[in-house]
Order: sequence, then structure tokens, then C-alpha cells
Amino acid sequence: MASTDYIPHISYDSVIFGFSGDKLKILLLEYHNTELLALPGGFVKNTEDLNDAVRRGLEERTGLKNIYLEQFYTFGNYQRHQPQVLKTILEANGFDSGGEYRWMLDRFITVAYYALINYNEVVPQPDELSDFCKWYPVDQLPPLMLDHADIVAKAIDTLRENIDRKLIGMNLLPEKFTMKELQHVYEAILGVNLRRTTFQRKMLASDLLIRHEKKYSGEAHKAPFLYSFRIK
Amino acid sequence: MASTDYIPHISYDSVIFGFSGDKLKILLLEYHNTELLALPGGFVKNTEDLNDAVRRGLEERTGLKNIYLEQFYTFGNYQRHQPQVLKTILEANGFDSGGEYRWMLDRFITVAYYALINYNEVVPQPDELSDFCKWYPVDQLPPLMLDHADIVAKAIDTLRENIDRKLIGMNLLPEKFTMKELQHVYEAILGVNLRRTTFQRKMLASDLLIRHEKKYSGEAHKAPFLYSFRIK
DNA sequence: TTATTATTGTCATGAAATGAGACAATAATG
DNA sequence: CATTATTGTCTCATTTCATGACAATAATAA
Repeated sequence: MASTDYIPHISYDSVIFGFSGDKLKILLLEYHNTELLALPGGFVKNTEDLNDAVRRGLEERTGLKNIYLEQFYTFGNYQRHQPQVLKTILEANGFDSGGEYRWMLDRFITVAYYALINYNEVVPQPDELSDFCKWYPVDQLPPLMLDHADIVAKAIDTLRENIDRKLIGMNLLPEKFTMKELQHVYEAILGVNLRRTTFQRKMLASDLLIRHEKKYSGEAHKAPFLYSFRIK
Repeated sequence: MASTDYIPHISYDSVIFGFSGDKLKILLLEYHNTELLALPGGFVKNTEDLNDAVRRGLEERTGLKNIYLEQFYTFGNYQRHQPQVLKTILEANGFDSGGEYRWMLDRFITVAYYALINYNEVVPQPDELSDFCKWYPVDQLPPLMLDHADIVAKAIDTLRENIDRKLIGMNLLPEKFTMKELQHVYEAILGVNLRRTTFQRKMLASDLLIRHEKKYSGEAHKAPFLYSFRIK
């Protein structure tokens, strides 16, 4: 990770959404020997496309390829520049903040992306500066480093705006799912309760879903159908 | 414009929309002694907020303060890097592309914004590298430099998505306007014809407009009311 | 003064989408 | 076979929207 390999002053951060236990969650890193939680992020190589850099970083962190990824905002306030925070992290990891890693103390403008992944397919991998990589529900986030709380808030806003225009449910659920599970994804993202019959009618009318066999859960009531999304 | 004043590798470009003659138009620069048309853009000072930098550049170009401004995408493909294009422009202006301006040949990741302005209040000002600064209708654009055509296309897409959520008409029209003028703004942005009665009903029901006196144009028909937007 | 013309503001009508609840079907259990 | 919880679908009222009809009106022509 020599400074000459990367474009200086530019980073990316990714808000990685997953869905589990009826809650919308994101992946956060915790740095060694500090109490700072942060979004997974990284830098862009000199001859690399910005979007490719983000995809590369995500694949390292999740092990998944072909992740659903969307850029949503670039954060460039001068106030983001807090070199002492990076210094703390570097030194807590035993790196010399005056040497090879000096460039990481510079001012960075960061391009933010959100990703949607299937929670069950992922084993989160921490990076070389962090030891934890854990899921946190978006309605119970701990304090985050720098302006990362603003970045998460904007990511959720964007997700809400996009919920009916992009196939968000598809990327947060397994291949096959019940109508109730899909409804819970919508409810977790929008933060409201939806009416079951109206939701079901709207989804079926949208022609996005294919109905499959029933799912017998072993519980004492009618078994729901499984669905998948028509377009991949 | 010394390299040390600005963050390297980061630029912004602005798509400045105006409305005139029932057409949606944008401002383009033409560089001295070249045939390259480009979006107005600039760089971010070392201790300046990104958003402030864009606002500063826009004020220089239009003379307006408090411009409606929205960031919509950051373009970071490596293919954007075409140093010979910048070299041509610099040398056509008599600058030494190997000296003080050398940094402008570097790779840049550009943050794109769109602005909405009242066409009649603006006298476009070219910058130090360009001699023309002219309005072009978005449906008849000439070839643009680098990936600027992509940037414009994405700006228009974003404008369409935002048309009902943000007060776009307000910023493209003078203080008071007729319902027909507002409809023409919508039609120019969406690229479709709208039904007069439906548009009028929807706008009145939205509660965004205040009705003022009638506008007597001298033509042989009923005079329309003037409207303004309720919130500023 | 009165008829003409183009445009505007509003209403009437029917179609489509949505909200809210009713109800039968059904998978397991007692 | 009755009970229970949940699901799939239907009904009905309400709201929204598309479309066309029509009267009001500002200037001009007769």
C-alpha cells in the first residue's frame, strides 16, 4: 500500500446493506486497539476505474462477486480532514504515521456507494487495519468515525427513494422468499408498517415475481408460496 | 492558479440549466483556438469545501448568488485521462504545459453538479482558458470534450427523476409565471407533451403555487393568471 | 354593439389505483 | 374433528387520474 500506487486525496466508502432477523443491517469495521467504528473503504489505483476499485474492495470484504452496487454521493467538506484520527489508527496498528503511510493523513474527498447483499452468503473479512467486521442494525448504530454517520444516513435516504424503481428486494433476499419476507424488507427500509393485502396485491400486479412451490415450515397454519424475481 | 493551491486529481463540472424559448438549454465553454466545447468546471482549494468550490465557480460564471445546485454523480473512469486534450487547450492559450500548469495534465476524477438558473438574469462569463460561453438547447448539443456528453446525459436523467420531488420549475422561471410557462418547463425536461387540464389540476392541488393578478398579453383571448411558488 | 377567435379555468364522467376489511382455505396441533 | 394462526383472494368505498366538455374572457373584426 505505497502512496505511489494510489490516487492521492481520493477515497471511497461503502455502506453494505444486508437483511437478517427482520432488520436492515450494515457492515462496520472496528480498528485494532481503538474504539472507532468505520465504514469499509479504500483507495483508487492510479490506472483503475473508480467503480472497479470499489468493486475490488467489496469483493475482498465479502468474498462475493457481482455485487449490486450504487454510487450515491461524494463527501468533500474540509471538516472531514482530521489527521489525528488516522494517526491514532495507524499507530495503534504499529505503523509509522510519518513514513510510508504518511499520505493517509492527507485530506480526502470520499465517494460513497451502497451495496446490497444476501446476508447469508457472506463471511465478513476485516482489513489489515481492523480486527472486527460486524453487522449492526441501522436503527441501533454505535457512534462512527468522522462523518460516517452522515454517509449512512444519506445511504438510507437514497435506498428509500430507490425502493420502487430498482430491484432492491432481489439483492437483499435469497433466490426464493415468501411474500412476508419481501414485505419485511420494505418495512425495514421504509421504517413503517405496510398493509399486508395491499402490499401483496401491488407486488403481484407488478409482474416482477414468479410463484413457485409452497414452503411448509411445520407451523400450524396455511403455508405460503415461495417467489423469485422474474428478471435477473 | 498554482498547483499547490488546489487538491490534485479532483475537479468538478457543472451542467447549468436554463429555460428560454420553450427549450431547456445548458451553458458550454469553447476554448480559444480549438473546437472543443466543454462544461464549465474547476478545482477545489486545499482548505475549501467541495460544495463551496462549485458555488464559487458558478458565481464567477453567472454573476448569481444563491444558485440552486445539486450534486448528481462522480465520474472516475480511467479512460477520462486524456492529457493530450488538456495539452492542446493549454498551448492554444499560450501556456507552457510543461511548467506551472503541468498538474492539469494529470488524471482527474470529477464530481458533477447541475444548477438551475433563471435564464434572463444571467450574462455568461467565459473563463481564462475559453472565449465563448454560450447556451445550447439540450436536444441539439454539439460534440463535447472528454466524457462531457455522458455527464450531460446523466444530469438530464437526474433532473427527470427529481422533477416532482424538488422545486425545479421555481429555479428555471422568473418570480411570476403562467401555468402554460410552467407546463412548458415540465415538457422540455421530460421530453413529452402533457395534457393541459391534468397538469393544471395537479399543480393547483399540490398547494405549491400562489395565484396572483392576471397577465394581459394583448392577445385576443382570456388572460391567464400569474403564479409564484409558495416556498422560497 | 355584437360576432368571432383563441385560450383559459373548471367541471363531469368514467377508469384505474388504493385503503380497509371480510372471509374462506389450509397446515399443523389437541 | 375442532382449534389456531396465517395466507390468498375478494368486496366495497375512497381517492386519484385521464379525457373531454364547456363556459368565461381578452382582443379583434364586422
